[in-house]
Amino acid sequence: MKYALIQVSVPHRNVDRAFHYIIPPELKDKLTVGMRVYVPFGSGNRRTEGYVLGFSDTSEVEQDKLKPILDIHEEYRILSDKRIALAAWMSEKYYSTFNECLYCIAPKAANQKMFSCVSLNTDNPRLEELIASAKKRSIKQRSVLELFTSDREIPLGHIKSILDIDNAPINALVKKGILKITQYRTYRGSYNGPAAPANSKPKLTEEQERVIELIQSEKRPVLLHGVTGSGKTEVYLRLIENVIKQGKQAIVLVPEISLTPQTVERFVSRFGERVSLTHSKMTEGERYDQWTRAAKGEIDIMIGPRSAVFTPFENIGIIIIDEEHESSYKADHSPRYDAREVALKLSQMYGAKLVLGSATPSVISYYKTVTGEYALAEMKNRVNKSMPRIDICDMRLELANRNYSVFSRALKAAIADNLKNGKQTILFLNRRGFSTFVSCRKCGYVMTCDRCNVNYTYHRHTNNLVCHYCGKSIALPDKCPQCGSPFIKYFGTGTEKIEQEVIKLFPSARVLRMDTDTTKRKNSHANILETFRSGKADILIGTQMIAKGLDFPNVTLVGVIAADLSLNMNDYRSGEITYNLITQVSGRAGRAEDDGRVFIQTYNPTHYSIVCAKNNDYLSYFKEEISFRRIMKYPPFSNVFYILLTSDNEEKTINAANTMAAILNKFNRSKSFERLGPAPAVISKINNKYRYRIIIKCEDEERLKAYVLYCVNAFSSLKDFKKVSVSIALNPNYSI
DNA sequence: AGAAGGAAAGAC
DNA sequence: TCTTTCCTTCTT
Repeated sequence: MKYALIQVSVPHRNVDRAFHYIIPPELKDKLTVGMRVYVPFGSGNRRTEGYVLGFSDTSEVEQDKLKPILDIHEEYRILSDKRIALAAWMSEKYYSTFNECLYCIAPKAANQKMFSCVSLNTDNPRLEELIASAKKRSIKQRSVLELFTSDREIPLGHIKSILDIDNAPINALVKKGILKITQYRTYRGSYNGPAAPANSKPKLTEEQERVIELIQSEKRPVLLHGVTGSGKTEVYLRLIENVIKQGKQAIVLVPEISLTPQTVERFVSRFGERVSLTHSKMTEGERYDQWTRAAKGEIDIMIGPRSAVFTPFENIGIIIIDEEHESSYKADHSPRYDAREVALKLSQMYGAKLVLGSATPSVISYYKTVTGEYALAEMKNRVNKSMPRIDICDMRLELANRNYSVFSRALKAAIADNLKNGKQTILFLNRRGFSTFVSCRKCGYVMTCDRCNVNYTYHRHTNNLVCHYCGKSIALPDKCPQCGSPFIKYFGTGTEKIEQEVIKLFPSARVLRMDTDTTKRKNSHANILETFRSGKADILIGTQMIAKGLDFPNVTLVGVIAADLSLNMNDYRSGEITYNLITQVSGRAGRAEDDGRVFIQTYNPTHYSIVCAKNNDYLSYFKEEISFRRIMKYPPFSNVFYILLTSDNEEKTINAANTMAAILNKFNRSKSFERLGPAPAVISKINNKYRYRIIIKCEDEERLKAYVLYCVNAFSSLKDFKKVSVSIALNPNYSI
C-alpha cells in the first residue's frame, strides 16, 4: 500500500476526516491501522498528531499535494478496530466530531516517567577487586556498597535518602564499573493507599446469592434495584471475581463523589494490584499511565467516573454502573455522551455483561425493565438491618403554631435527643451561603448581580454578596444602594444560616459545615469527613455533597431542612430528583446497630415524591412519575432538544431566537416536532450574555436530531447572527 | 484550529 | 496607492 488514511487531531469540523499521506519506506513494515502518528499538516506543515484509519493504493488527490508521514508516536497500536467503530458510533449518536470522540477514547499522550534503579555491575569480571579498592578509599562509597548484595536492585532515590548523600558517590561507582543504573518506566497515579489487609469474604445473604445467580444467567443488561445498605458492592465484587476467573476484565463506574478511599480500599483488598482507578483530579500523565497499564493488560479492573467507561480493555467481561441514576454519567461538554449508553454499546460489541445498580433507579432505566429491554434484579432488605423510620414535618402546621424557626419542633427535639445520647446528626440543605436574597426594608430594592439576572446570595462568613453564576463577589453595602436606608433584611436560608441557628439553639454541640465554600482547599473535603468520622463533631451540615455514599456508623438522625427546594425547580425532573435525594440522604441514618430516624421538612407533605420516599416505596413513586411523563410527553416517551442562543446584545439575541423559530417552523411541515419558546432562559443573563432558549420535542430521537441539526446549520449560515452563539443539548441534565 | 489570500474600508 | 481589517478558503 502506498498511502495511509490519517485522521488528524485538529478539533474542527472542517478537517474532521481522513487525509491521504505517503507511507515512507522505513515505516512500511511497522505501520498498522489504529496507530498514532505525526504528520505535516496545513500550509506551515505544522507537526500534527493523527491516527491511521486505513490504507489505499491509489489517491484522487493531486500528486504534488501529498506529503509523507513524519514518524510514529508509539510502537504499538492505540485504537483497536472496535474502538474506531465506537468513535464512529459516538460521533453519529452525539453529533460531535470524530476527533472529539477519539479524544475520549484515547487520552492525549503524555511523556513517560522513568526512574533509576542501581545494582551491582555483575558483568564486570573484576567486580570483587574493584569493590575492595573503593571500600578502602571512600567512606561514602563504602556505605553505598554495603547496601548491595549480588542480585539486589535499589532505586536511586532510596539510596540517596537512606544514606543522606548526593549523586556523586554513586556516579563515581558507576564510572568505575562497579554499579550500573537501569531505567524503568513508572506508572504515575497507581494506587498506593494502605496495604491490602487479608480480607475474608463475608457470607452472602440469600438475597445476594439469588441476585448474583440471576445476573449471571441473564442475557440482557440487568438493572439491580437494591435499597440503601442492601449490600450491592459485595454483589459487584463476586460478579467481578467470576469474570476475572474467566480471564476477562471489569469496568466499574461510580459517581465522582463515591470515589472515596473506603470504596477503593474494598476493591483493592479483594483484588490487590490488578485494580486501578481514575478520577477527575488526576494529571494528564497519571491518566495516560493508568490507561497504558490497562491497554498492556497489567490490570483487570478499572474503577472510575464516567470517563472510565473508555478504559482500553479488549476482553471486557462486565461493566458495572453503580448509582446509575446519577446525572454525572452524562457529559456536559461535547461529545455529550451518556456513559450508560456507551457502556451498553460496548457490552454489545464485546459480549460483556452490563449491570446498572441503584437504590433509586432513574425513571428511564426502570422503564426499560417494564418494556423488557433490561432484566430487573431486586434487593429489598438491608444486610442485618431495617430501614430508618422517616417522618414528614408539615411546615405549614409549624407556621400555624407560630414556629417561625427553620427547624420544626419534631426535628429540633430529635437533634436535642441525639446530642444527649452522644449520637451524630446530618442536616441536609441543598443551598450554600447564608441567605438567598437580600433586600431593603424601606424601598424593597433587591441586591442583584449586575452581570447576571440573579439575586446575590449573602455569605456571612466573608460578609460578602456573591453571585453563584458568574462568581462576582462584592462587600455587603451598609445602606441600600437605591434609597440609602440602613435597614437591610435577609431572606431565604442557606447552609451558613443553618449553622448559625444550630449554634444558637445547641451551644454545646460541635458543628461542621460542608459545602463548596468550606471545601475549596485541597484535602478539606477529606478532613471534614475524617473529623466527623472520628467523633470530633456532633452535627454535620451540608449540601448535595453529604447526601450520597457516606457511611458513618454513629449517625442515627438525618434532617432534610427543605425538601421543597428541589421540588420547585421548575423542571420536569424535579419529582425524580426529590425522590432520589430524600432516599439517598435518608440512607445515611442508622447504618450500624442503632436504628435511624429521618425528618423531612416540607410545605408539600402530600407530594408523591415525598410520600413515596417516606414509605420507601419505589414502585408507587415510579408509577406516578411514569404516568406524569407519559401525559406530558417527557422522556422516556419523547426526546427534548434544548437550543440556547446567547450574545452580549439582548435585542440581537431576541431577533436571533425569533429567526431560529421561523426556520424551525419552515422545516416542520409534517408538524411532528413540538416547539416551546423562544423564551428567556431560566437565568436570562449570565456574565453579561443574554440567553434565550427554544425547546423542541419529538418521540423519534433520530428524526429530532436530524431536524434540529439541519435547522441550526441553516441558522448558522446567516450572516446577521455571526455574533450569536448557538448551543444545543439533547435531554440534558439541567434545564437551561 | 491556524494560515494564507483577497476584497473592502480607511489614511494620506 | 499603501495599510489595515475582515472574511473566505484550504489543509492530503
